[in-house]
Amino acid sequence: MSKGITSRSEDYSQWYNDLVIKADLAENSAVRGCMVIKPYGYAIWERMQAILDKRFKETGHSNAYFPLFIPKSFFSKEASHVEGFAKECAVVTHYRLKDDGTGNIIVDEDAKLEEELIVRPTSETIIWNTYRGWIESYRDLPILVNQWANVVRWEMRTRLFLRTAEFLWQEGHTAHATSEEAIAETEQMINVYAEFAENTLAVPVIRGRKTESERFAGALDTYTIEALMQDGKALQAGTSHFLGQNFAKAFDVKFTSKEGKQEHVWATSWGVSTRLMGALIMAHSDDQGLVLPPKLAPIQVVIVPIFKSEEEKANIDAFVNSLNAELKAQDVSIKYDDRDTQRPGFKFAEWELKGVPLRVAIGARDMQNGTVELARRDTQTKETVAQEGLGSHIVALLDEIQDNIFQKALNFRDSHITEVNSYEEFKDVLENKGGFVSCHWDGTPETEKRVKEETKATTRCIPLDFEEEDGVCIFTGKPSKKRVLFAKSY
RNA sequence: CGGGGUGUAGCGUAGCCCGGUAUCGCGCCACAUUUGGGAUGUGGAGGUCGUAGGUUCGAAUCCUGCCACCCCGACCA
Repeated sequence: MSKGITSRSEDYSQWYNDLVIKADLAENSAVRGCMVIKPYGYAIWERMQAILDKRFKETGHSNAYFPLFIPKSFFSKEASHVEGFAKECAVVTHYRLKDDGTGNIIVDEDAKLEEELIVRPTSETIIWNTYRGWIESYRDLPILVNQWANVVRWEMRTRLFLRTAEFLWQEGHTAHATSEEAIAETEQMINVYAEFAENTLAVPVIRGRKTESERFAGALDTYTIEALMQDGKALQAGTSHFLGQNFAKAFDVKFTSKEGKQEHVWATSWGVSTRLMGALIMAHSDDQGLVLPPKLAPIQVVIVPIFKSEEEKANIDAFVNSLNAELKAQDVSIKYDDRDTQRPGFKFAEWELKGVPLRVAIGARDMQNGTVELARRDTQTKETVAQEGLGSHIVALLDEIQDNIFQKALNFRDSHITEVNSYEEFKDVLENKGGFVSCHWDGTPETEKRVKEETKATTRCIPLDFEEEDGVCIFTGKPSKKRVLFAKSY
């Protein structure tokens, strides 16, 4: 059994890998750096998809799908973009295999592609190439499209959920007539992400803007939500980019304005990925396994019967059926674990490992007393409550659990944002406490680079809610107008 | 891609230095007894040691290549 993060913070990754495997969420596949997401893990991703997708639709977006393969030449069109991705792409060069005569399957050299295809690391290029044909007039704008897809980035170093070679995500790509509108879209979507992270995942996040050196390749401005994991490292959980007219210019996407002028379109892109599952796991899990917030949990309530005879079982079944009906009517998802192949204690431990928020145990004794045993995953506490009114009690309790999980993570996060005014303090906090460090910085990439080399910490963001204040850069002593957050990150 | 480490049954491991076809635990199967926190007993099945070569009478063990994973670095959602 894994020991948990508090006792093994230095060995966090191993613990994390143990946990996700033991909680049956995912495993490494036979393909380098890729993962198999197992059914229970995928169910969690599906919940994320469903909730996010609903928000995208509510904010006026539609889903579409673009090709997996992107002609290599598309990458030559936006210089800074290719610079950011060229190093880590999978490239398709041939389209046929053949038998070499001895039973070995080899690549048929005669089937070489004239132009290589890139497996998308992100879809800006192929989408903007397509948008050129969709946009002629201001009447065609805005285009508000999202894509659910997989992408591939040939990372040198991979990590389950956090940085796999292939990952699942959604990428929104919008086109607008004005800069203002595009910026508003960028901000709207980072807020959608932040609300999702906090309200659904119960992971508190800091909304902010990336510094120039941390920006997305090809973006003019990158908004981010930054979460804090229990080991004191920060995790970028979602980004929303204002792309200006860079892609419109690169792919020649123009429209005729109301005034009859030809203008380049303004763009945004935004995305979250299966990395969110990593954030979820690392933000809430404890030594007993996963802790899922009720709003996200594929199974919110598990019911475990405890019985010796068939009569007792039938008795419990009848009660569970009525409880089931009551809870389903209130959109509570329930699992009645009446397997007779496992004992109750085993089931308790297993569902705890999987993070099910609430467990109801009912035995013959309960049936006599008109009670059940309720166990909360988040606090690990148990109480015996009356069967009467159980449905509404559970609904209320699920809300309470959701709040509690968030509050716990928020307290941890807030107690790990440390304001410092000297480089000595800065290093001390990073080394001994972890978390975010708020300090003045002269705004130059050179200083960021130096700090990273010396401390491994990078700027995570300039929080949107930070006020301007006069100060001096703690590294160079140059004047600064605003604080920024540094942290070690994944 | 550079440095370090690992790869033995579904999982976790011993054996490797000092070559002689593999240890233990969990899990799995059968039966019995059990069932309010990961049951117990008895019996049983399952591996040829990541992979391809080499050395040797003989390789899990020694040597080389390759692959994968983990850690550190560079890179990144």
